[in-house]
Amino acid sequence: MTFEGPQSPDVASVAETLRARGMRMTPQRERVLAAVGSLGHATPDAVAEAVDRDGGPPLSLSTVYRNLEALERVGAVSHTHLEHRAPSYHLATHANHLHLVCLGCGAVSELPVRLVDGFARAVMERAAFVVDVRHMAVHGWCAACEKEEL
Amino acid sequence: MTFEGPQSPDVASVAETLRARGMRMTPQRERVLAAVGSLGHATPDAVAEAVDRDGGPPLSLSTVYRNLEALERVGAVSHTHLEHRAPSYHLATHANHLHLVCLGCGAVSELPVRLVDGFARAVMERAAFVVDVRHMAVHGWCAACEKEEL
DNA sequence: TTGAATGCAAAAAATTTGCATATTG
DNA sequence: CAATATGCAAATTTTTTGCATTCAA
Repeated sequence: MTFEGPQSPDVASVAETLRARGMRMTPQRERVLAAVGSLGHATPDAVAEAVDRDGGPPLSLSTVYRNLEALERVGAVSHTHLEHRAPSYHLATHANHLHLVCLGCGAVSELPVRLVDGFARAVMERAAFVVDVRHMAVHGWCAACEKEEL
Repeated sequence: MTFEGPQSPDVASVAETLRARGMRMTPQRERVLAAVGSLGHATPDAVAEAVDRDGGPPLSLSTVYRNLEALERVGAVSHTHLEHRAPSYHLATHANHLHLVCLGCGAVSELPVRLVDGFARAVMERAAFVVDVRHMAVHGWCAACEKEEL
């Protein structure tokens, strides 16, 4: 249940990383980044909606898609699959959390990543596979929904 | 790397479960079920393709979607998110495996679920949340791709 | 200045839905 | 027979692309 609300991205350092790769920081890109930060984790269209509500001029949907991709490419954001189809993006700096998604009510809660350390180590030893925890979504049932399922 | 190839679904028992719920077993449904079994895990359109290659008459795409949903509703199959967008279905009986998806080459390998037991227990204690292991996909990097990434 | 990014509109994909008809139990 | 499933075609929804134009560095 530990949902650590919105977070602000470190715009300056992301901008720097972008430039280091020959890419640029633009107002649109910054707004997308800020939206991802304030939403915590969100699908492309949720990001688009949030951006539309941030006061600035409307942003082309394709720009949202392209920016999420660009930001992920430079490691500023990453995604997981909290929902059935669309990917959910979150700030890379917000990734020290493990996402728990209830299949009953859809609620998303978070837990400290250290809970997977042991598991990640086992996978490493057993399969020489490095788990990307940022990308990990754990589905299941929260106490309330579990009870209803009976 | 333990990929336990295709599996055959227990048609009779699935049929029975369907009937118990007022649903029916149809040739189409059986073909979809068989395709999921032989593919191991597959997206709706991969299932559709497989069904088209099984010798029988072509199957309407909407029937594939509706059947995957129906089969999941009765617990015969379940899905995870191995790919970026589309869900991947697998037989429920094939779910004692944990899916490892390499973000580099896309390869999907499997591991015995018992590797997550400890983690699942920790989540249960810590968050009163029951992890649905069948639904768990672990993304990361296989040894080969990890090396290339440097 | 110049290549990256944007906006828009059009194209593709991926799903879903309505409805008449066929089938299962 | 009655109710569930199917097939098709049309409608949605979601994501991607092409291209002329704008803008960051």
